[in-house]
Amino acid sequence: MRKDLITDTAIQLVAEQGMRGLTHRAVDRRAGLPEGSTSAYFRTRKALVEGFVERLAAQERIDTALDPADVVGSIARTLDSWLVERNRTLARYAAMLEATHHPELRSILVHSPREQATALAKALGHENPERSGAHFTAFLEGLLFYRLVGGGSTTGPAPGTEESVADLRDAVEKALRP
Amino acid sequence: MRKDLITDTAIQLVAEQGMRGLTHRAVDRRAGLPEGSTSAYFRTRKALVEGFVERLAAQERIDTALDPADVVGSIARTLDSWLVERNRTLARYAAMLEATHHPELRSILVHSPREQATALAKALGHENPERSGAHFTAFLEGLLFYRLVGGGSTTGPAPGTEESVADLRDAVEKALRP
DNA sequence: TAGATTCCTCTACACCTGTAGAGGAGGATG
DNA sequence: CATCCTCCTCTACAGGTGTAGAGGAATCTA
Repeated sequence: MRKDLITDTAIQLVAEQGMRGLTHRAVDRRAGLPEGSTSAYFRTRKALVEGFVERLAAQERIDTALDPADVVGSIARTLDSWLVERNRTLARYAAMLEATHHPELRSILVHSPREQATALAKALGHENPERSGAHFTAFLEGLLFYRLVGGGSTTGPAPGTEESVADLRDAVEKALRP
Repeated sequence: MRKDLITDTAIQLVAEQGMRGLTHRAVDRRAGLPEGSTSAYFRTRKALVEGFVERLAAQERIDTALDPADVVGSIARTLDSWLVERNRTLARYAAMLEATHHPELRSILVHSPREQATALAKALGHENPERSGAHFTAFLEGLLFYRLVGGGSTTGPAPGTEESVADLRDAVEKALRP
């Protein structure tokens, strides 16, 4: 479907050049479409941004399974897969920053496994599951950000390797201790 | 100094409208300067971006003291102050994302208290201070991001309040446990 | 005081961007 | 077959943007 090609290309562009690189014509060129195509599907830039954010959310909704037998391991692997899907995750950060001044985007981006985290904290016997869940979520968010764009992007183990998963597993395990 | 006025205004603009809002003329207008001023000081856009990132780094270099009698507390207070300085911190995130595709910026943005964190982990008797330090840094980064632009921006306690500092203190304390 | 230097303002211009609408190709429907 | 509708391409245009240079005002130097 042409619309998906356009939004996928938009995600790519945003990841590589930031929001500033996202223009109707840039998408056309990058996707090899005739000039005007993107503008026909998304008449305004706002629509284009919302379109690409929606696509992002749809793509992420897929991987949310969690193996109860190895909670720590499956979280670590999920995180690592997000590091591997570098562009998608970078685009998501750009979108979140954008949501700061365009609140409509926030509703699309929810994605937050907050309740999951709270439930997890409760199951593990934390005394204040609400708070522990929030902190845990924050920690995951931070781990991701740190490894992808922060200091860890130059020093950490390469995403997709066993070493990377082990490092993440270690961190997650520690964060889940009551 | 005119240059500082320009870069400060640039920081403000980036925080409020994202990188896309940062143009020579927008800075002129916002700062009440005659058209062309910003362009005279920073001939290219690249120069303007580097200028504002440098200013950002200079402003942050100030607050790095750390009271050894109350490590947790001073970290928590520092974090909270970054939440209060919302615009500056938002601009920093925008800059970090930008550094992803403009490596020159990374060297300006170092700021990383990584060594500090490692030393701290060592002092607290963590078995692998390198790794613990990195995780701790990641955790702080995440706490900040989560509270400022992530899920916690809508649900967390208001920055600048005692409640906010207490929440952060709790999180930091937990993160520092061996 | 005369000249040099620095700092600033103004203006120009090629190019990019957002947005809109006219119209064509081709399939579906009657 | 004629008609309609959908999907697509092309073109237009009013701004905005990056970048450069000419020239003036103010300050410094001798």
